[in-house]
Parts: sequence; C-alpha cells; structure tokens
Amino acid sequence: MIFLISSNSQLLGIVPLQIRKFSYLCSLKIEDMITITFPDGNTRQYEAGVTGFDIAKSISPRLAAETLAVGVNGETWDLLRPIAGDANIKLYKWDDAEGRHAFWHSSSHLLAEALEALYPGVKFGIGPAIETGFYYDVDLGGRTITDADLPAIEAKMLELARQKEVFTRREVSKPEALKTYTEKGDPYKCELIGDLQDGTITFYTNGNFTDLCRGPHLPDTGSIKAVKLTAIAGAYWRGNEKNKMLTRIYGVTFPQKKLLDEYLVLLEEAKKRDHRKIGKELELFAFSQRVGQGLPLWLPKGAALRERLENFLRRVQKQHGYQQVITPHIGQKELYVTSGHYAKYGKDSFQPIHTPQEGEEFLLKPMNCPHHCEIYRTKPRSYKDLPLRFAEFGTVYRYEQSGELHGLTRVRGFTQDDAHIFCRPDQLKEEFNKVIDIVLYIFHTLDFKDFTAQVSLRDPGNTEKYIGSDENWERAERAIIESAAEKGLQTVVELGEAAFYGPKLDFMVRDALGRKWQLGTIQVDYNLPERFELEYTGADDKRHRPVMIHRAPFGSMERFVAVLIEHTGGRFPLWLTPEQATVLPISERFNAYAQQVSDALNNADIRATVDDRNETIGKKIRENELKRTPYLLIVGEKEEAGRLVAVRKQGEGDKGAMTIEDFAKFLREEVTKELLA
RNA sequence: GCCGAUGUAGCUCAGUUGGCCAGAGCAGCUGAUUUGUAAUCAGCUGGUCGGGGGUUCGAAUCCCUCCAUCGGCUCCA
Repeated sequence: MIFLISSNSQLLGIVPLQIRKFSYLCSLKIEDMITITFPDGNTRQYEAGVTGFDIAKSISPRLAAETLAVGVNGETWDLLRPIAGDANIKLYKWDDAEGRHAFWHSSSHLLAEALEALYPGVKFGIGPAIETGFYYDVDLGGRTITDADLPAIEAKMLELARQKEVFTRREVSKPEALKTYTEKGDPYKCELIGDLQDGTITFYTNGNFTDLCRGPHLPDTGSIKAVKLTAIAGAYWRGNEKNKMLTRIYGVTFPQKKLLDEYLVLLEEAKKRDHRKIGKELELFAFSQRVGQGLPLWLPKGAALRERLENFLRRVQKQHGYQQVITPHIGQKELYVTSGHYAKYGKDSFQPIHTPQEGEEFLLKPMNCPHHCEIYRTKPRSYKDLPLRFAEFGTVYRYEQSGELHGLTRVRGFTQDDAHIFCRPDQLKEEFNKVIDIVLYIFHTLDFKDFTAQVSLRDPGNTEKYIGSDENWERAERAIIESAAEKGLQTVVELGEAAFYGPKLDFMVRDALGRKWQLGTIQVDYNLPERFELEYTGADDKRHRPVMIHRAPFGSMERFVAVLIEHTGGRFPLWLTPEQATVLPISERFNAYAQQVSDALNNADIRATVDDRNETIGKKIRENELKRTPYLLIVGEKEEAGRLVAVRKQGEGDKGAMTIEDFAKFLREEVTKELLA
C-alpha cells in the first residue's frame, strides 16, 4: 500500500561509455552479429558482446539514462554485462521491481563500503535488497551503533555515491574466494562461500569495497541521490536463533531526492492508519498492564463492531450448513496430550492449572479442535451424517513470546472464528472449495482486494517437525493444491509454513506499513481424526475415518479487526461502524428535537445518538468528524419546523437537508448496497 | 526469548550541563455563552516523572534491576 510507484521517475547522470565498458573487456571475444528481441517482439541486430546499456543507448540517450538493469532471457543482468548470443531482453527502469531491486542491492553495497570506511574491521553477513529498500547484517565486533550514528553513515554513503564508483563484476574460483575472506578475517562470508558451487562465484567491487555477490548491480553509484537509513535491529546470523546476533541496518535509497521526500510523507500517512493509534482514538480496544501483556480489552464500541462482524459470519455459516457449538475455555491436560499439541507446545504454553485434587491438571485451551473432536465423538456417526460442520467463536490462549506481541495482531488471548468440518474423503474437495468461497465472499464484502493466497506446505527437508504419515501428508497437500487451482486462486507456495499436523491455505493481507499478516486459514488434517479415533459407519457397514478441515475465515477477531482498521483508516463500512449517525443540535434549544430524530432513526434500526453537549456547532462537527462518524445530522430551527435533518457526510461536508424518513431510507439503502456489493 | 530504542497528567508533548513548590495544549469539572457546517471564553481539578534499589547535600535528569511499549530477529497450534 505504501510503495512508491512514481510515474515520472527519471534517472540521472550518464557515465562515459568507455569507462563503463572497461570492466568487461578482458574476457570478451567479439565474433559476429547477434539478434536481440524486445518484449514487443521487435528485433534488432547488434555486435556480440553488446551490453544492455549499449542497447538502451541505441534507442535513446534518455532511455539509457533511466535504465537500471537488463533482463536477459529471463535473468536480471548488470547493464554493463556483455551479451554474447541471441537474447530476449527487457530494459528495467525504476518503475520495474527488477530495476529497483538492482538499485537497492547496489545501495546495500554502498552502505557496506561506508561502514567499512567508518568502522574499520567490521565483518559482513548478507546485504540484500528487500521489497522496499535494503539492509546489511554486520558484526561490529563489540561496538554498537545507535540512531544517532546513522546521519554520519548516510553522509558517507552520499559522499561515496557522488564519486560514481563503477560496480565491477569478476568471476572467481572457490579457493580464491575463500582465500580472500580468510585473509580478510570474515567468517560469515567464508561460511557462505562454503555452501556455493565452484564456478558460480562472483565478486563485485565498488570503490574500496569488494563483496561476494551474485549481482546484478547498477553500472555505478552515481545514480543514488538520496539515502535514508531507516532502522537498526538485531538479526540472527542465517536466521537461526542459536547463532550469533548481528546488527542489521535497514535503509532505502532513491534516484531523486523528491522520491525520498514522497516516501517519507507516505510513511507518515501510513503511521496515521496504525490500528493501535486509531483503536485508542476511537475507543475500540485497550490494554492494561495489570490485566497482562497481550490481553486485549474490547471497549464498548470495539465490542459492538466485533459483535456485528461475528453475526455477519454466523449468518453466512448458517447458510452454508454450519452448526454453532460452545466449548469451555479449559480442558484436561490429557486432551492436548492426545491431540499432540502438548508434546509440541506444552513447554512454551501457559502452564497447567492445578486444582485441590492432587495430580489434576487443566490447560487454558490454545485451540478448539480437540474439543470439537470430542463433540464428534458424542455419538456414533453415519456416512449419511457427513459432512458435519461445527463452528464456534472460540477464545484461546497462547503464550506468545513477549517480543512478538503487537497491538491486536499478535496477542495472547484471542477469539478464533473457528470451525471444524468432518467429512468423508470423497467430500473433501467440495468442502474445501466451499470454504474458499466463504473466505472470498468475506474478503469481497469487506473490500479486501490486496491479499495473497499462500499454500503452506511442510518442509520436505525437516519432516520430523510434523506428525502423521507421509501418505496422509501427500494426500492433504494434493487436496489443497488442487482446490486452490480449481478456484482459480493465484497462489504462492511456501515450504515449511504448514501446521505441524497438516498443510494450510492461508490468506495473507498487509497492514498499513506493508507487513504481512495471516488472516483466513484453511487446513486439511488426516491426523487428528486418527489420534482421536474418530469414525463413521459407511454404506458398506464398515468403520471409516473422517477427514477434518480446520478453518477460520477471519483468522481471529482481533487480527481481523486490526487489519480492517488499517485498511479503512477507521472509516468502517456503514453496516459495521459502531455509530452510523450523530444528531447535532445547533443549540440546547433543539436538544428535544434532536432526541426525537435519534429515536425515530433507532426505531428504524439505525444506530444514531445525539451530541447534546453545550458546545458550539463548529466544535461538535469537528469532533464528530474526527471520530469518523459517517453521517452528522445538524438540526436547528429550520429543521425542526420542517421535520428535516441537514445531512453532512464524513469527509465530504454538507449534503443538504432531507426529511427524517428520507434519510432513514437512504441510509438503509446504503447499507444494503454495501452488503450486496 | 534475542538486539536496539522509548516510558513525564486520561491524550499529545516541553522540561536546559542533576539545583527554587514539575510545565503546556486538549480532555474532565464549575460558571458564562445559546451558538448554522472542522476548535467560544474564564476559573478550577488532575502527576508515587513506568515500579524497585543505588550514587549524591540534592535525581524526571546519573547507575543497577524489573515491568511495559516501539522497530526488527526468532517463533506463530
């Protein structure tokens, strides 16, 4: 949501061609002409060894100036890397992700060079481009840097950038690469090289800094005109918490100062949509140190909003044949031993609750599935009974690591819009598809367009993390992949993201700052039915095992509301918003009429209140606008005389007067439109 | 849990190199005002400066420790 796509981004100074070509000349043998095919299908002839830069320049100098990298037969290359044979090429500019990627990747090398200049002896981990910007992981050898040090590093980067340092690519052998970093005393790079194949290793040099790197890079640093180092953080070497923690410096760079300014403004705007800020302002939820970390308190308005969301889903689920159930907040430890959750998470959970009875132990329920399995077991089931769909807004408690807690998106007590579908194997795909329909319907109704469907499979190299047979896993994974394909979902596959008992289809949505959160989730599970020995009698009069689908379209009420707040900036759809209209009397003389208006609207099922404070109309308008109340109804002498309300729409201003009845009708129509959209 | 930063009134923030009873705006209360489309005026109330310990003649300010929050990492049934 916050990514800069600038239509008029243009790039800067051209470095003399002779210099740029120089670094590649050594290994090159010019033979004859090659054919270059452009994305539109046009072709041109060039001398073998031509570079992306040459090609861009042959089209127009301006294009050459704006081009950052070149796609060669689907691979992104340095602009100055010679192309030896016929190729399909695409020139990447700032507006292309590949172009920005090369830009930011080069920027990370510039950061590294600046760090090496300012902190001699610094050791380097990895320094990739990321979605917006780049980072470099470094080992400062006991030194620490703080935010106060960043401006000096930024200044150094800009100083080096201005020198238009050329990025020089060089292929090196593995022994040579190892020798280089052994001499330099950089254990991290040595470890990385150890994992690489000889013959694929390249070094890139800019100025005094040489890095192990696959590339691609910009021709030179001169195009980096604006630098902002955004954060310092700790990061485990190679992402493993058993390893040493390195210092990670995040930054973002731009080819123009103006783009950086725009980015910073955008960031500020995004922060205003932070659900933690809006949740406080609109009095939706709160936290209390006394109650405990990560345990949200839903305030009246937030509770009203959430309840409306729950009712909406209840209705949808009822139409889809779900039955509501209710189960307790605790269960005997044995229940979770049976499910396998205790072995997997017991140590890291809220610890068992003890009772006066020696040896008796209960756990706060961390998930609802075991309870629902027990509901399944309450009586013998026939194949004719299936599928059974048990739904519950089930509140669960998980002892999340303290550093992980985050507003309403990651908490320790939360309510899942959970349901478990028990079906025959032959019903699995249809049931799975129906769940996808529900998720898509909900996302559509709430106008969530920007989501990713993620197929979360197990890590094939690490199968001991999971329970159940390979056969069951393969069946479950196949079912998910096929369903997603049948529903025409654009999916990304993530290995190692499965739950320990089964693979998932997760619906990922971004928050205001672009962080990804899992909302809806659908999971296929052959394992819990085995552990709980769930059975049904088939048409053959034999015992069979049902398949289970775990699913939660919202994910949790907490996280869903958080993301909804950030998507809407607190301007909720009319059907959901806690207060649809507020009547504002011009002065206390019209309080009685205002109350009549409010009562009439409430009788018509419209959520309206009166702001009868003794304040000026200007102030009441301002404050109720800031509360994002969708409609303000101003009433004074004229309105009372004509049984009218003067309608003001949030963010849009005065819409003129209408009768109370017309307003009620209008508002109901608006709500209907939203829900039928 | 790990790395780093932050914590002053209900909210947003000031508090100079440690030094007079810790300040402002908004909110709240009281009064005046009776308002026509984004802040009416005046007065008053409100703070163990996150908790605890220490250094000092003296601590919001320096040190230790715990708690919470923020940005990442790791984790996410």
